[in-house]
Amino acid sequence: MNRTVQREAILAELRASRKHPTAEEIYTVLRSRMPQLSLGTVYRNLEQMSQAGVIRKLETAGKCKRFDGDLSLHHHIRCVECGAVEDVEPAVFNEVDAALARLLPQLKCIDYNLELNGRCRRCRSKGDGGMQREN
Amino acid sequence: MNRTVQREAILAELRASRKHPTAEEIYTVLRSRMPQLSLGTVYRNLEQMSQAGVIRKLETAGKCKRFDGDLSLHHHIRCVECGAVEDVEPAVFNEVDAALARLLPQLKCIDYNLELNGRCRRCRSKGDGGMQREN
DNA sequence: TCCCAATATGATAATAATTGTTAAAAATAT
DNA sequence: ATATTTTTAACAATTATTATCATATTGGGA
Repeated sequence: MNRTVQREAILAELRASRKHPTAEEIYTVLRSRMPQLSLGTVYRNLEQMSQAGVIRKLETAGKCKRFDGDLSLHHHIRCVECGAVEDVEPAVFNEVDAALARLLPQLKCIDYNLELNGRCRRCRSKGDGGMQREN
Repeated sequence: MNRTVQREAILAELRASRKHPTAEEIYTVLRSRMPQLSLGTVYRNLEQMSQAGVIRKLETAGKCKRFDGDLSLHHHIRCVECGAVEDVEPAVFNEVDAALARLLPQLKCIDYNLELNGRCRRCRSKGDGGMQREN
């Protein structure tokens, strides 16, 4: 994998963002600076870098794939309404992670991926509360 | 079967409800936050998911079919090498699921999704034994 | 430094999957 | 039977992603 300005820019942008951007989002941001950048290049590089383990591809629902430049163990919560993906405070999952850590070798697994579905603060506050159940 | 927002929303709604809702009922609830959702999409996805064994179609009397999302809540392992997906004995996850169940309300979540990554028996036996991840 | 093979890019076409809409069909009720 | 409700089918439009390919860029050796 050679060093190219496009690849470096894509990686930098991904790391600078906290919002787990899609290829399209990265493309849009970079384009203002690199007008001749091609969307295909963004897709190609995100794929390559996630193959190489430099970044992480999130297995999130929704039409678009999302990427994460933070490789440390942490989990995500995805808003079922607006599709935004946020990190969850890792400490919350201490218990879960411990249990899973015990399971991994037994199941011959390398790693795992946990995604929670809910409604983000923004959508909850502005919304009608349609998802909450009372019964 | 890709993960689409509609499909996930339908599944989440089904799981959040304890009343074995009909397609129409799910449609009505979801519509408040997804106004452009189509009833055909709800039918289509309920059918697909029950075919895939993700949910269950109930054989009850009455004019409308009812669906149950309480099925298993099982997790699976995906082989990073060949892409095959296997189910894992649900009991294995008792501890993990219990911990997550406690977390869900606290995090205002409705559902979660756990995917383990490893190499399946076949790939392990024929492979080099190395544990590279290839995503 | 210049040259060259390997690799990457940009532009565009091709692919694949799903959706919303609408109409048809099946099932149920009147 | 007819009318009404529930379900499926057909289909065009949309869209994210991948593939193609001619050109350009990269890194390494002479």
